[in-house]
Amino acid sequence: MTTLHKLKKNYEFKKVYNEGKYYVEKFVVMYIIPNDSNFNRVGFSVSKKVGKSVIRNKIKRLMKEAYRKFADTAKLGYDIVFTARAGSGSADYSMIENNIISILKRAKLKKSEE
RNA sequence: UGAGUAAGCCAGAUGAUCGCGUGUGCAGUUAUGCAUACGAGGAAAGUCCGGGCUCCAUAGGGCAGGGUGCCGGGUAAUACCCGGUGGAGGCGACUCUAAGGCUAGUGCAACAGAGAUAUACCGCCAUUGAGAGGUGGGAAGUGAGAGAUGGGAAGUGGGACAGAUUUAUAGUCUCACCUCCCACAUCUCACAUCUCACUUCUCAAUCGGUAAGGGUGGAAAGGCGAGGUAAGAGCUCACCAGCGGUUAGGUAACUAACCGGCUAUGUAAACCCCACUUGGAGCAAGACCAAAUAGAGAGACAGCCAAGGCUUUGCUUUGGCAGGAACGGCCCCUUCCGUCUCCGGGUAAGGUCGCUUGAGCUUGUUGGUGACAGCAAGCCUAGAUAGAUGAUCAUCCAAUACAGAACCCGGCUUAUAGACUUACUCAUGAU
Repeated sequence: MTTLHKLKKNYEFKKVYNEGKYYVEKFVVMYIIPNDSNFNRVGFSVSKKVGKSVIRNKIKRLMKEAYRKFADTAKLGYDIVFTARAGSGSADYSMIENNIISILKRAKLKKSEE
């Protein structure tokens, strides 16, 4: 089990947003950019359009849980930001998980795809 | 049993697997690993009040401005809470109440209405004038009628007288009665005229009276009844409301009784008055670490007075004035300071602290109607910083609402599925 490295600073987020590729699903958008390291750094962002603070916390936890389940099988060396889209407040865990899985497949981040 | 009132309580539970944050212990050079304990709310929300804490001066004075506003108490403090008073609502349990002062002054009061803080439109009344009618009196007139009285005439009867004379008749005078005529005081009736008084109606006038009635309005100088008055009116009186005073009760708000002059529109979440109260900014506060309350640098300017020093046409030090800053509406006070411009580091992209032991929680006890306070014992109960509580499965359950700590407390307000407890009220039924 690898430790989950997090994106923390505002400029790191901005760099990923401005310079990275992005993949869109119904509830989740993933921005991704390579970093020069042997581990992945992940950030999660939920805007106020999604809902009140309880809803935002819930969605962030669900996204984190879904990513965590597949972190072991992911390629390394990227900075990734997952953003919840407006309307995702009504989604449950299985919906979020399906979105994350499909995004990871499209981005060819899973080791098994190689 | 139903309907309600008030207060309080809970906010899915248990287990398994994977995962997160912090503290502690152990291991390790560090990164970290392992074990273990703890890990969102009744509102964590809104940020509406009040405080602690930090910096600005140890937070000072006055004015302005703001806040509060029945009384007493509680508290660190409050706009909160408790107890009471007045008012409003409810059959009741009980609930609501921004509830100081319009009898300090000023302002405002649309529309309607004659008039809005004093007004006379209608109405009522008085006076004056004009007109019409009625009643009564008076004056003179015309007509009719009655008629005291006076005069005259005739008739009847009585008496007296004189004369004639046979007697009688006749005569004269007088009295009574009756009839008629004339004059006329007077009275009655009718008619028309004039005049006076009273009264009714109409019209007009009065810088007239009135505020009972009408109408307008949220409000028209108390309500209602009786007396009173030209008509009316607190003009007088009884009762009621209101105001003021006295006495009694109460810490007080206020209540009760008595007395008094008689009457006062509403609005202060209008200005204002009164009483009390109030400095500002906020944990992105603030402190520390590394250049670290930023200043190493460049340029320009540096007022007046006094004293001193030196390298004495000058430079410099100290003090005062002036000026500036802290200071944020103004003035004062206090403290500090050569001034201005340019450049530049830093300015939510570093780290540590502040950061959770606190007006703390639980239990007991004492005081108090209560809010609360005192005492004793026990307990430590999130502290993150892209920001920790999630996922899956199983069982129970009728079902899970509103909702996520960010310096910390005390309140208020707002949101909230459902479940429960206690006390009380009303209605119905049974006993």
